[in-house]
Formats: sequence, structure tokens, C-alpha cells
Amino acid sequence: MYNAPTMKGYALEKIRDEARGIVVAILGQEAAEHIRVEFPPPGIGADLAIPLFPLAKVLRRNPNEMASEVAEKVDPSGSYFDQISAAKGFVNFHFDWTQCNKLFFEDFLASGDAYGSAEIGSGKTVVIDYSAPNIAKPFSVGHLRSTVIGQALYNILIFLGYTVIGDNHIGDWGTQFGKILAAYDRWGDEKALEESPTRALLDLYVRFHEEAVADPSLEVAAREWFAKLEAGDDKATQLWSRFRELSLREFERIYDLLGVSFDHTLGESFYNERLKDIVQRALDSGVAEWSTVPDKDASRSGEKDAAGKGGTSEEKGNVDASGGRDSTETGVGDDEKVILIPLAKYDISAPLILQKSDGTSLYATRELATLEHRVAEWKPHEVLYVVGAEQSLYFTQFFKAIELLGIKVKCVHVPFGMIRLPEGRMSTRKGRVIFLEDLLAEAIERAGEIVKDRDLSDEEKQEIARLVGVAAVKYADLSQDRTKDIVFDWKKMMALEGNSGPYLQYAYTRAASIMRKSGEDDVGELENLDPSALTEEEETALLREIARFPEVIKQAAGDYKPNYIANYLFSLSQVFNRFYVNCAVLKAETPVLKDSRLALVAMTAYVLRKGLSLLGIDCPEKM
RNA sequence: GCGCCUGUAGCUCAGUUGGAUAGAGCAACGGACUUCUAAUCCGUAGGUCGGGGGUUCGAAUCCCUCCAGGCGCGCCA
Repeated sequence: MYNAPTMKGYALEKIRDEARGIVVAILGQEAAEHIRVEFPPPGIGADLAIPLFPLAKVLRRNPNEMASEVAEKVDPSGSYFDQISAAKGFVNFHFDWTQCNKLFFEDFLASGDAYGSAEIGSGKTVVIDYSAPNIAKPFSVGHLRSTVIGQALYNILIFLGYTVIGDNHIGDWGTQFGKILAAYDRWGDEKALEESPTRALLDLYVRFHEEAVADPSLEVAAREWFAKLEAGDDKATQLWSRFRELSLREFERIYDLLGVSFDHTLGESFYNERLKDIVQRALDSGVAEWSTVPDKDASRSGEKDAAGKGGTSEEKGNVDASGGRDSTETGVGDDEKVILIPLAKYDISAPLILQKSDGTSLYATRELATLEHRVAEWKPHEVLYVVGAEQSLYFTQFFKAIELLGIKVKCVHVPFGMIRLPEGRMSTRKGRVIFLEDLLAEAIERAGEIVKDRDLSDEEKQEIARLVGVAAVKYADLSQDRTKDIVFDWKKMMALEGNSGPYLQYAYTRAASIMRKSGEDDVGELENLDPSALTEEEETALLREIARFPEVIKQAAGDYKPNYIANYLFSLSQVFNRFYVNCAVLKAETPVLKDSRLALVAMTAYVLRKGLSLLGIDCPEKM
């Protein structure tokens, strides 16, 4: 052996260590910190590669020469490689498949149902804040991202040994509920509320904004209602609590359909009683201060300029959230005072406001209370906020604020782009919105169309349609880089072929079907298993993919990007489908080949099922 | 106006953290089911990686600049 490879870790890691060790042994210890083992592009005809350019610079030697030196001096016998060659400054390693196969198989057999897992998170707790819908608004596709990305991260981190706490921070407090209470007080319709709670509440919310344009007294009433709510007024509390109940019941239905669950569902309201104390302490410590409201006209004209310059979109400055900020918020006199944390000296343009001039709280106030509670209750090493990218500035403010307040915990904003419609941003207020439940129903129906001719019971068909439809929707989201916006496209969200959730599920059912028909359920028991028999291109390609699984999971966790896993599983499925078409398993030419391929199929099935489960996607056994 | 993000095939997107010849899916065209499930597979075609400059052995990836789009910018969440 060239050096002592780390005994821990998966096969691929050991093989990489050996490749590195070989180069270090020949080129000297100095090489150790200047080389990295990479996957060469297909077509090179190698399995691993080490570029020598960085080392060449340090040693002032020609990389081609060094590569040749390694290729000449090395004796690959007894290593995991049967061929080590030099090419254009790279050292290329070709797996000795009789050796590596064995290693990959042993790896899998030894770890059993834990293949791919790790202990890197053991002893560490992570709190994930995800989904967090607002009650009184129907669940739109806009809420899909936080929900599925958060759930995937939750699963991934648990698999890596972390203790994970999922907290659905329901938006059930704030000025908007003042608006809904005021609206219900005037136009409330008991029947509509019973029939479809969140849609009825949405109607009230929309109507409120329509009428508030002509009638500013509505805004005043809304502020008063929220102040009453925050003060614990009976009538306000009773109504609010009813709205909350009804909405949560609807959300539950969607979470069931999606297969999503939480350890805690503590809404913003849960922290109501701690708010005064937080603000007081922030004042006492000198971090927060009283302040007057700056000149509104200046900022507003600036905004209009910006909107005017943008030109093309008339919707700008006029939609959803931003619409609430202008003109009609006249319930408070300009000379009144707010409590805020100034952040200008930290190069953050806006301060963080903790208390409005009417004495009520804001989002940030409740977030502070929430974080304090989480720290006290769960002692996390890390808190992840799976929240839209449009709140980036808010989170830089918020994180600076908690640092100033002396709350010591690592907080990370895990942002994602928004789902837009081709004609622009979604707006619940304008009714330009797609409800998640409608999308899921449609996707399930389409999946049902395909499965209806199968020779299966009606119940099986229904269950398959549900699993496939939901997978299509989830995968459409999870397979994309979360930081980018998604232009909503019915066709893509419900895709059942190509790069889609159902494609992966289908690959799994093919594997599962072979296993079922083989009658074998324990790969370790296969009598004629001989990994070295697997030398066909389709077979080794499949092994290569399977061997990558553990590190893909780690990368996904490191960047909080579930799409790494999605893309990997797609690639694995493609390779498996090629194998499936070209290599007969149950009718393989020899018993050795049959058992060996069977083991390969079992490994593939495991990785597909496990990988999909990390994404929060369930697999049917047949489809 | 200032700040953050994005720009890759007709469309929708990947791209192993700066590596070798930039990859998929959809759409188009041509092929493969008496076969372990054709929700599949094989093939053809499709590219100035937004434009320009720079950094170096090497750039879709890093820096600058311009263009285009998205998001945000003191009492919404």
C-alpha cells in the first residue's frame, strides 16, 4: 500500500485515497495539499483523474512530465486500478473492476439499510423553519417550495446523523388579521366560511383591499382590530381562533396529500405574550431605540421613479405585498414614535423595526421571540430558515440584530426563487394564483389516465395515481436549483416522462419487479454472487453511479440543495434503464451472472427508493 | 437612484465548486414491444454558455463593464 487510507468512509472514498496516495508516493509529500481527485469527463476512458497543474506551479515542474513520471514509475498491481496513465497534465486512473466491484458490493452489504448515511451530524441539533403558510390564505403553489425543500433538507440531515426539529412557523398573527377581522365584522358570511374557510377568508381579504382604496377608514379599523387582538380582546380572539382552526384543518389535508409532517406547529401567535419583554430588553440593552418616522414623501417618490423606469411591467409596485405599503396606510400620525434597531453603521440600509407607533408588534418582533424560544427549548447548533429569496435583506437585518442582542446560534437563510406565472408574479389579492390543491388534483388525474388500463385493482390504481401525481409536482420543484425563479408551467409540473419524478419511480418499479420475480429478498444470501463477473459497460456504469450516492448526499446537505440528489437519481435511472434494456437479469446466461446482476438490481432499487425518500417522494412497487 | 439574484439548444433546465470534446428533458424527425412493465430504449438535428474586456497552464464557472430580466430598499409578512 502506498499510504494508509482512512479506514472510515465508503468505497469510493477509499479508492480516491489510494489514487491520491499513489501520486504523493511518487511526486513527494508536497503533492498532498495540491492535488484533488476528480471525475474525468466521459470519453476519456478513465474513472478518476488528478490534474497536476496546481502542483506544477508550486514545484515549478512541467505537469506533462510529472504525469508521465507517475505513469512510468507506478506499479498498479495490487491496487484498485489496472491502468494508470498520463495525458495532458492529468494522471488518469482506470478501475480494476475485479477489485472495485467487490469493494462496492461489500460496502453496500456491510451498511445494509444505512448505505449512504453518515454520522457527521451526530450530537448536533438543527431546527428547520419551513412551509409556514399564512392562515386565511389558501395554500398556493407559492407555498410549495418552502414546504418540499424544507422537508427534503429535514430528511437529508436526519440521514446524516443530525437531530432535526421541523417547526412549521404558521403565519397566524399580524396586521393582516386586523384586516380580516375588520372585513369579517362588516361583510362576514357564516355559510361561506363553513364551506371553504380559506377561500372565504381570502375573499374578505381581497374585498378589504378593493374597498380600502376608496375608504381609508377601513385601514384604521384594521389597525384597531389587530391592536385589540394583541391586547387579548375577547371577541377578536374568539374570531381569530376560529379562523385559525378552520385554516389549519385545510392545511392538514394538503400536508397529508404531500406526505409532509412537522415536529411542531407553533405559529407566530404562540409568542404573543413574550413580545413586550423582548422589546423592553432590546431597549434596556441599548441595542434598540425610539425613533421618529422619516419623511414618507421622499421614499415614495423614489419608488415611483424606480417603477417608472422599469417600464415594461405595469404590475410593478402594484402587486400583492408591495401594494400594501403605499398611500392608504394613514392610520398613524407622523409625529408618533417607533422602536427600532439602527443598522446603518453595519452597512445595512434599513433599520429593523420592533414596534409600530400604535404599540403593536411586527414580523421581526415575533421572529426574535421565536428564536429565543427555539434556543432555550432545543439548544440547536443551527437554525435554517427556508424562506423566499425576496426576504434576503430582512434576514441580513434580522441576523445582525440577534448578534447585537447576544443570541448565540448559527442562523442560515436558505432562500429560494419564486414561482411566477408567465404573465407575472402571482397575487392572491388579484385572484391571479394557482392553488396547490388544484395542481395536485390535476396531476393525480393525469397519472390515473395512464394507470387505468393496467391489470390492477381499483385501489391500487388510485394509490399509484396519487403517489405518481404528487411525485411529479414535488420533483418538478426539487430538481431545480432552488435559488432560481420557476416560471410556472402546468405541463412541466405534471410531467410523467423524461426528467420527471415518475421517471425515477418507474425505474424503481422495474427494479422492484425483477426482485419480486426472482424470489430473492436477501442479496447477501445469493449463492452464485461474484461481483467480478460484472464487466459490461452497462454494469460498471451502474456501479459507478451507485458508489457516488453517499457523497452526493453530503454535498446536498453542505449546500442545502436537494436538487443535487434529484439530478443524481435521474442520472442513475438513465443508467439503470440502459442496463435494463441491454442486460437480461432473470434470464442471464449463467447462474453467476444472474445472481451478480440481481445483486446489482437490488442495490439500484435501494438507492432509488432511499434517494427518493430523502426528497420526500414515495415509490409505488408497481405502476 | 441604491443593494441582492439571474442570463447555457426553439422551450424548460443540469453542469461534480477553475479542468480535458458544455450535457439532459420537452418539442421535431427516424427506428425498437410474441421480451425482467414501451411512464422505456436507440439514433438524427439543434450552441459565439447575453455582449465586450480582464485574471492564468486552463473560464459557462472568478473580476470589471455594458445590456436584459427578477427581487428588495423604516411601522406587510
